[in-house]
Amino acid sequence: MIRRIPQARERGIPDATVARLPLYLRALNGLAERGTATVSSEDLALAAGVNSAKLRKDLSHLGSYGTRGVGYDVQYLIYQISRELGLTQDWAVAIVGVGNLGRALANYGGFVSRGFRVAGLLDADPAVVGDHIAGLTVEHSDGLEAVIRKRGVSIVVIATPATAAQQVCDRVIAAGVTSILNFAPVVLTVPDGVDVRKVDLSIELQILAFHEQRKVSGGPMMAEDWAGEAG
Amino acid sequence: MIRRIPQARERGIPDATVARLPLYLRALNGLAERGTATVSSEDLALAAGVNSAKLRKDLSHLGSYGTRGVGYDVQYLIYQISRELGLTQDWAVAIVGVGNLGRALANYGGFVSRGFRVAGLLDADPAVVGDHIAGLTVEHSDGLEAVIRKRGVSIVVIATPATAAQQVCDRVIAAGVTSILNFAPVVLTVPDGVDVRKVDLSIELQILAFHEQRKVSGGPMMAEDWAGEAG
DNA sequence: GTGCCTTTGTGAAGCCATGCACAAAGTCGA
DNA sequence: TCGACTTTGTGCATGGCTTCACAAAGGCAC
Repeated sequence: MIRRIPQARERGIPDATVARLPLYLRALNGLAERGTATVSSEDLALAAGVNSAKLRKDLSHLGSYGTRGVGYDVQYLIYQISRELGLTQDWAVAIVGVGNLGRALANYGGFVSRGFRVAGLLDADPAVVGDHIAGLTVEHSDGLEAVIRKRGVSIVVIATPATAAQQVCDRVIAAGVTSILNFAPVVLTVPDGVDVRKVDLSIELQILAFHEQRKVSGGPMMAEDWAGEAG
Repeated sequence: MIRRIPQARERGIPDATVARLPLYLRALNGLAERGTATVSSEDLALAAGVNSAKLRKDLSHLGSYGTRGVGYDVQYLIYQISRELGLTQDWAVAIVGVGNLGRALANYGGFVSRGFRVAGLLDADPAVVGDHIAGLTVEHSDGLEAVIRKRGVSIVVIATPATAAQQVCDRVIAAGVTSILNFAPVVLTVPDGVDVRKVDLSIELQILAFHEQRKVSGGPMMAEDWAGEAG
């Protein structure tokens, strides 16, 4: 019901590969800034923090953009990955929910530099409406549908409280949006064809806590102390 | 070099399962708030947005906590998952970098409610030091090591600009921290035994853009237009 | 031109995760 | 106490992802 993305494999690019392309892109941009003209899969893999064989296989899904014996042309590869990810076009993004997180996102430079343009900031709280953030004026979320339609918004970021998220989600889908990035800690229910990705800050922290617990407590003597407690 | 977490499988809990446990926990808390006493794997899976067979297999890695013919006791399962994730203890977290994102994280309720306590806010910018956020006073990052040691910080959140992240990372590791949550858009290099998880807001957006592009542009006539361009 | 050297692109193998389908196990009503 | 019903826990098969290892391919020196 969520995360049904069979489109990714239509031309044979695995989801796992797509998820890493932004990583490569970032590493390549870093190399380009330092004036590097070409890079080997080994070096690029190191910069991106992945295995070099995996990198080569990932890139091979896009085409044969490398030169044997030399490596990859940095600028050319940047262009190819950008185009594959659809970053050569301009995406209008609306952010719904202008709390702390929404503000952080509106000011986040990583969006603008990657072809994303914040085209609207919306909130249901009258106390927030009218605020000026990152060059935009916060509008009331009553006008959500109008903003989406008039400004060609195709991606919506939900940064509302959990209770409001599903309602906002339903409205933006009704307005024609099919790509949603959800920061609210709820499972959104969406129809087929709508793509939802979620970021939950506390989940990552909980995963860290799991591993941290394993480290400090050694390992044994932990699986047994539940016995006889309630079961 | 990054993400080497073999500990997860030491007692046989797959990483994929660990990553979903917080999801189940959240769904269970929702059920508990509504007064539900027991829940079947089918219903819980629905609430968590996963397949019910997967849910059962995941839970089976923790033990046999269900009752056949009935389901799972909500409160008991909450306790077991919490304990498995290490959330029954109190984790002191320090947030380094108090920009927009750092502020958002400091105010994020999802941390406190899950056994995480923000024990320190640090920033290198004198203009920010002294600010009061979420009941804490921002301290200068010169005192990073002291804060970590004195307050028993075991998890550090890096929300600094990309350029400062690796330096902060090195310092907290030197101070004994082995769990890091990184929001800066860089690949952190860490020694073995240190666990880094990263959240990159723009990566998720780029993945969305990829799928969105596929939807609108149809599909054909996109793989060929690079030919003869530079290769 | 020729041969060596570097690096890509990919076949193949192994591993992990997913999901089906069902036996085992426990509840509940009579 | 018994039988029918519900739901868990899991063996198994399938598919995708990762990694190794190497042949193919191209540059570069001479």
